[in-house]
Amino acid sequence: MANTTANSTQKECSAGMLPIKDALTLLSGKWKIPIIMSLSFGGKRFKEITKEVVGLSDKVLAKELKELEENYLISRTALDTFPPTVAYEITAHGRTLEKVILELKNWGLQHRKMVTGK
Amino acid sequence: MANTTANSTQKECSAGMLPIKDALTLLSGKWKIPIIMSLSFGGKRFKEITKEVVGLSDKVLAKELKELEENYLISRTALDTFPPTVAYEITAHGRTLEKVILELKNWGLQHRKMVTGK
DNA sequence: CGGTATCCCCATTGATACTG
DNA sequence: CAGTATCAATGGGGATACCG
Repeated sequence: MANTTANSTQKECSAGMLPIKDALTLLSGKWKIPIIMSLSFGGKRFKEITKEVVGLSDKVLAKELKELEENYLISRTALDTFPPTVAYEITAHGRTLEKVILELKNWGLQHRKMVTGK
Repeated sequence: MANTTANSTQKECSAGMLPIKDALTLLSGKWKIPIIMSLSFGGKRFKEITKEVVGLSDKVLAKELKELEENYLISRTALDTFPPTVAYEITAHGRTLEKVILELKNWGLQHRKMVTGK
């Protein structure tokens, strides 16, 4: 039962941590947010994403897109053309990330000012 | 001005990405935000953090604390006692992360509902 | 207690080649 | 074009031991 020590901390922390761990597990890493941002300006094809997100390889992009799709953040639509055309778009759920990304951006700006000595 | 083409996308994207990349580079990974959250409830000692943040090893904690300190997010105070006592605290700048963390938490909750089928 | 040093492993990445 | 297959290399993380 109760932890008698410095424990409301313990409790509140583990309780509050869950959704944050979820979010972190999914979004952490160098590429997912850049990919989502790239798509948030408009749907794109595979190759277009690799061009916009500098340093991102085909293999990694394929893996990231798969994870993002499995998590309902983007949609994938393959057209039966030749050569193949595949359109990636952000979903409504993906758009709910915009607030998070905005906060991240604001904080990044603030942090940069702090580090560079204002 | 009508940037109706994909060019504006390119420009806006790389411009807006910078602070986000900064933030991501610093905060990405499994541990930094959990550590900051743990400290946001009150200053703690090394061992106390390892107890609160489940799964975090000594080696990794030492590395993470170093990075957080270098980025002015936490402060480290060593007391000259035996056995040694070291107090870690969140800084004012570290507290500016609270909004980001809150958004992350809200989003994590929302995402979990979505994935578990509401 | 608060770490560092060392070894070791395996997961992620890069490079390259290939296919529908 | 939109990926997959394969191989090799790198390094981050666990386990353990040790030190001030």
